[in-house]
Amino acid sequence: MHRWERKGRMSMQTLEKKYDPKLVEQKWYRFWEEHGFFHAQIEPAKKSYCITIPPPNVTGELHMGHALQHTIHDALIRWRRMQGDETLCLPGSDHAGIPTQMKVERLLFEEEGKTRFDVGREGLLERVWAWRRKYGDAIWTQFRMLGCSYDWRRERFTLDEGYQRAVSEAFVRFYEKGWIYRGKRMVNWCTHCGTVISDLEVEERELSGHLWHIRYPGIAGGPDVVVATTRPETMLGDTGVAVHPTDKRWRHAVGKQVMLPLMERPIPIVADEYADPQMGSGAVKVTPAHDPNDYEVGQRHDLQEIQVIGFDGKMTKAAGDFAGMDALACRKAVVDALKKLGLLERVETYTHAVPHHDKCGTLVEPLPMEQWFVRMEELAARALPVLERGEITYIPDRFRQYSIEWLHGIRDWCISRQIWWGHRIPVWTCKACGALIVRVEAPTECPKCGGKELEQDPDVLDTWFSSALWPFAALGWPEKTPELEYFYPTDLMITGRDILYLWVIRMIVTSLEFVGKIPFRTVLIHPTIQTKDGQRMSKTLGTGIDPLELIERYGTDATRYSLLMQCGSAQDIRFDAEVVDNRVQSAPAAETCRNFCNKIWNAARMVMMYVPEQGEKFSPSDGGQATDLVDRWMLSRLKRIISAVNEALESARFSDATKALYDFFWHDYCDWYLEAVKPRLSGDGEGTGRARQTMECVLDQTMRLLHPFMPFITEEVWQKLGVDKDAESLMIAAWPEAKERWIDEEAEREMAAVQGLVGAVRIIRSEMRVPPGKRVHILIRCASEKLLRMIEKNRDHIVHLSKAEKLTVGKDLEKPDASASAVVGEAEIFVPLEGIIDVEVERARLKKETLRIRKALTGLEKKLADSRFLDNAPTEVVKRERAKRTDYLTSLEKLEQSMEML
RNA sequence: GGGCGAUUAGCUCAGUUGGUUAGAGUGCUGGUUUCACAUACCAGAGGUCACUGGUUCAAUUCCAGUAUCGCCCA
Repeated sequence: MHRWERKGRMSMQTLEKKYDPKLVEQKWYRFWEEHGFFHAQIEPAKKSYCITIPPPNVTGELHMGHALQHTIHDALIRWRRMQGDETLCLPGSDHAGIPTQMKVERLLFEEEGKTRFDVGREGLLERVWAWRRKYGDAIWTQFRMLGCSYDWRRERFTLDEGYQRAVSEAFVRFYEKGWIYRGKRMVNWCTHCGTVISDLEVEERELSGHLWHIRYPGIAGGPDVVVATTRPETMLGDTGVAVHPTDKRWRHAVGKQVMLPLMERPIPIVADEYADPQMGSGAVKVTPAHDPNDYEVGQRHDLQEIQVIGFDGKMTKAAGDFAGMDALACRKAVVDALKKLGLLERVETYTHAVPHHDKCGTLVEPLPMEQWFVRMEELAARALPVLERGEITYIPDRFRQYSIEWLHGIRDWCISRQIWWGHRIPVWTCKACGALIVRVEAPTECPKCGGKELEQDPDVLDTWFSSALWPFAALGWPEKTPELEYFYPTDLMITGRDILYLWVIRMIVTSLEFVGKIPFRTVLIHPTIQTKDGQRMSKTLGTGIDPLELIERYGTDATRYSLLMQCGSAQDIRFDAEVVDNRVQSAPAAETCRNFCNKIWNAARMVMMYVPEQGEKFSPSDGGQATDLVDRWMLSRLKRIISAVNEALESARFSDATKALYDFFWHDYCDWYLEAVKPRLSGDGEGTGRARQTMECVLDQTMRLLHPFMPFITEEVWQKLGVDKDAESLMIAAWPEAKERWIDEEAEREMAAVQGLVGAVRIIRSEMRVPPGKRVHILIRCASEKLLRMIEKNRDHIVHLSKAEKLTVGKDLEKPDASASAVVGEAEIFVPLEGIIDVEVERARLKKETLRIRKALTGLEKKLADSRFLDNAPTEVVKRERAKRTDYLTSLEKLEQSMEML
């Protein structure tokens, strides 16, 4: 009977005044994991939702890009899970061949003074595995701190036994189709890493250098030729000079020879369209062994390839006197030598793009070599229509366009690497007969001659070759696993734009080939995080932020929320924080969200103070029965926020979702609703019960809505609230439903009017320096019966929210002496302030308001006097403008009256 | 050289089919220790919507060009 008599379940002592994330985060993460909430089952009756996360590499540490990317992953997966989908978010890592081997080799040298050749292949691999066992899991601990609800029981690694088999299988199938071949091509060689790399791992850097113009003397009466180069050392390997076939200046020179200086080698002048008549003399030196374009020219004219720079970056024997020199030192030597001979015509400063290895920053040397390649023509042809038809949704769509363009210009993919850490190429050569054997399982004898001496190709595959299989190989391919059956195609791939070509397209291509399906339905390209000034976030520059530092300082929830709040439609996020030497000095963005957490915490404290644990619970579907304006309004707002969050998440607009929730909770719920409801909370009447129930219901629903973004505080509050014991955890509780009938436009209109009136009184109080504790008399004069009834009905709310002692309402009220006034729509507000009012301040206030309206009115009148506006604008617009004019005029009239009466 | 993104308050950003007195957070100013919260509450100041043209009755919004910053491709 007296169900509200009991005080709330919480006394102020039991819930701390400030929210401390450290006390709850680890606790709940352990709880979730121990209860197996992250683990996906295969339940064909339910809709599946699957993400295979982009595998971070094993050398990785959490950076801001990861923090954003995985906050997004987790938010979406938690949202879908609460919606009732069977969700699988599968974590894993890739072996990152080159960087990992580099790291371990460096350690080996530092600790033992040895190179990889000293310890041998087996020795090195042992050390890499040991290193991985020691450090490889660091990033997972960090992901757990971030709150990621990933299915750790299904974690994969690209060098797992099963995954290795998938990679070999893919290689063999491609090979058998004739799409993998070994051939000599111009490739990118990294002299530091000692391996070839693919085009995509080459980063062009603009460097200022020089352009040297060199004279090659003619032979047998032929003309001298002046060529220009940015790399004079390569001239030692020149085997020709090219001119454009239509270039009149050189027409008679074609077929003649020049003498290559320093090497004293006669080389031919050939006609080739590659030469640009506009550039310099129109003649260009040809070094087939050291430049991709020259290589093509050389092929066309059957020019010799002379490699003068070796795989170690030093000049080869073919460089004659310069052999053994470092390439850069050689450049200087060659220039000096040419100068002495008087063959250096001139030198210009010149800015040009120079290829570097993106992993180690070393200059990349283009060299013709035997390597393994994947033929891309057929694969691209298959993927193109899929992209063009939009079978995979890209967010934003422009990345689909880029992918299409890239596929149109695609070149064969060099997949062999001269390192040891990775998937060894499954190709064996028979020593007896020389046959090539390409097998998933290591063969024991040659199928052709029965020879037992087989030698496996020493190279390993590009890491991206194995990563390209990720979505399906991680689910068990080539086995026909239930996981593959149930979860494939996956739903979403979230990644940064840096690996769009490197990885995303390759996954599509391989999936279409091996599974016959697209790998994922949607690709989401998230923004890149930059510093506050739009610079690259980089540890070496000292501009990096360690996300763990943010988590330590502000809590995981605040860190996640601040990332999402800044995650809008632009392609970059300038993360709002001051950073010096990689240390965060201040991070207003995260601080705002920490304050938000505290706000949530305190709102929850208030609710729990007033709402007993056992009591009649309010189902959100009861909303239709609410009678009090603020209850009706609150439920209507709740319905709108649910829809807004759903819509925003459907289209991956994270800042919209988080900002809307922030405003809703802070302003609608805390500032207005909880304030308005305070007077009703004590007592045991119907109104009290309704208020308590509504307050609790909205808190519960909001915790659900916020949970994908801030999992920890919402779980803590929700558990303490204990409203829905159907679920053991908020993370598997039901996602709020937005019932149409909760929308109550009348309540929203009325509430807006109440807020307007209260706001006007607050302005008066503030400007007139009325002490905040002082109650005032408020008079409202208005001609509209309807408005009068509305005010009368909500008298208590207005009195409470504007701190009035008395509210007088009427049609023909007289403005009291010494009162401040304001105009709000149809209503006039008077606040008698005998002894407080400063007439000059009040006059200035009214004057300012008058001027503001006059200004707006002037523009409006001009518009309404213009026949072109009246003729062309839609009638609704004209009507609206006319109505505005009337409003302005009445407001002005009222304001002027008030001023006169002062 | 080609393509793309950005340019709105001191700072970080919203602004959804052209019509608002251009918004939020943070910072700044004034007031408040009121029984959820000073990590709070109430109020205030602050903008030639990068620039130049064009389309339109009307442009922050559409079009073209310019400038600056960033990204991608060659």
